[in-house]
Amino acid sequence: MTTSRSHTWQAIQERIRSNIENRTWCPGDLIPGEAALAEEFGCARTTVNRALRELAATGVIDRKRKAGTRVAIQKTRRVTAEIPVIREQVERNKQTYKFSVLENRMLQPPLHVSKILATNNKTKLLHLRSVHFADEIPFIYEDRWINTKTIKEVESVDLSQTSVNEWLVQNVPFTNGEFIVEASVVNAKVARALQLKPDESVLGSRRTTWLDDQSVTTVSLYYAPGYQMRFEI
Amino acid sequence: MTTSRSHTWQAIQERIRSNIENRTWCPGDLIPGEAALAEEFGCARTTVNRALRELAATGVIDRKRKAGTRVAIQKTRRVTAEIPVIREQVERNKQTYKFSVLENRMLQPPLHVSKILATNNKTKLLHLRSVHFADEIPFIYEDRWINTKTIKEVESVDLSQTSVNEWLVQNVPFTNGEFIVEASVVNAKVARALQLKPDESVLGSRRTTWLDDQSVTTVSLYYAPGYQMRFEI
DNA sequence: TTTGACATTATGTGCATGCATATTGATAAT
DNA sequence: ATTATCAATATGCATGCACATAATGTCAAA
Repeated sequence: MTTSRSHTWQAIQERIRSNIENRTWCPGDLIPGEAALAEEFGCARTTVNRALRELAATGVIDRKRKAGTRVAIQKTRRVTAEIPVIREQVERNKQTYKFSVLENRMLQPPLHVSKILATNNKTKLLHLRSVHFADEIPFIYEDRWINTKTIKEVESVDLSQTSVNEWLVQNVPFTNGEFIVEASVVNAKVARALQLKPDESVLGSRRTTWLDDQSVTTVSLYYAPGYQMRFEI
Repeated sequence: MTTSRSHTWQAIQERIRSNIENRTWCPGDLIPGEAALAEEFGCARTTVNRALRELAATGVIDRKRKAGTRVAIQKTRRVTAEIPVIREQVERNKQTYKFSVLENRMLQPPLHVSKILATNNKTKLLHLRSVHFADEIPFIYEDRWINTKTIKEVESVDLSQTSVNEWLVQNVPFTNGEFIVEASVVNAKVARALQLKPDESVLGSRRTTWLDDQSVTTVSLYYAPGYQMRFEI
């Protein structure tokens, strides 16, 4: 029984999308109004609205009240990726995961860190450095600062047992953040931990997260050579 | 007139979201059903549904028919970024943009390229290499292969005038793609173009796009040292 | 104990309707 | 010619209702 009636909002969306993909409606074109489409497809305006709304959300079309709906002129492309918990990333690869903590203490942060986290630079923060291994091979070097003003509970967690990464992911909500990727020249500590030549450069990322207007944590990761970060378009 | 009645779907969504953020409902918890929430908030079930549906779409909650709605246990975090047209990226920075084409011809591709684009490796493809400048400083090196089987029109475009990048963005739709970021050791050609020492490593990306099951283009970009790629969380 | 049929239930969707709101373009006032 | 005003219009939203669909637990049969 191929139930799927032909006027579900998905079906309507598909018909609209194909009108765009086969260039019946070209980028920049004004497409018919909701009421007209509803009549053409033999469904309610609500249904057309749902289809169009979701297309607008994914950037296929642009909508403006009164002005109507236009096929989007795609200037930019949105890419997305899931940042996995490192342990799961390794285990999905059927490798054994291990991590070791190199440092775990309250420390007065360097100026650039207190600036990133918008804290007073005399306030001590929790500093954690650790190395993640895949099959005993150092894989990612992690350098993290946690704003203990925002996250008070973290001081009572045994971070030699649980990875902070995982503890934070499962326990600390955040509202927004940024993620920066660059090629980083590694310093001596990182080079030693990842068994690299000094001054070699690797893929590095810095992720900073916020809970409303309070900073939560900033973490720099340095990935061993060969690491690829993958996004979907 | 602050019209905004308190039972728009956005308002409902906000109330639900804050119940999650302030830990009234914790990760993994089952939250009340749509009907119950509708009664609690004094609105229609449809409105609650809309609010919950959009929260589910952004990954804040997980929904399953009959099973109910749970606060998501965030295993992964989604990051997104807009990939801009290079020229606009430079001009937004109030720098002057220039690009020069180093190569532009039909060529039999190396094996790894024909593999990526899923073409016969004896089929010639359009190969383009160019350098993008910001204020006369080389900024990005671009190495692109275009599947002329999929994109026939490209052969009639004057690519010394328009950047392929822009031409493709504005003229060729695609349905999906991947975007890979890594630290790349540059070869001699790239090093010379970006005025780097040979064997230096920089941020590199490879983007491959598809129109249904036909490959469109694959482009490798090498960014001059210091370049940061930024994502929102 | 296991299996399978079935009622139950929570979410998912379509529709008609009425109203809200933003924007435009025309018209009138300056 | 310029500006203010206003009606027309396309999208946006809230609601009540009915029915669809998926998953679950129950209960009976094997």
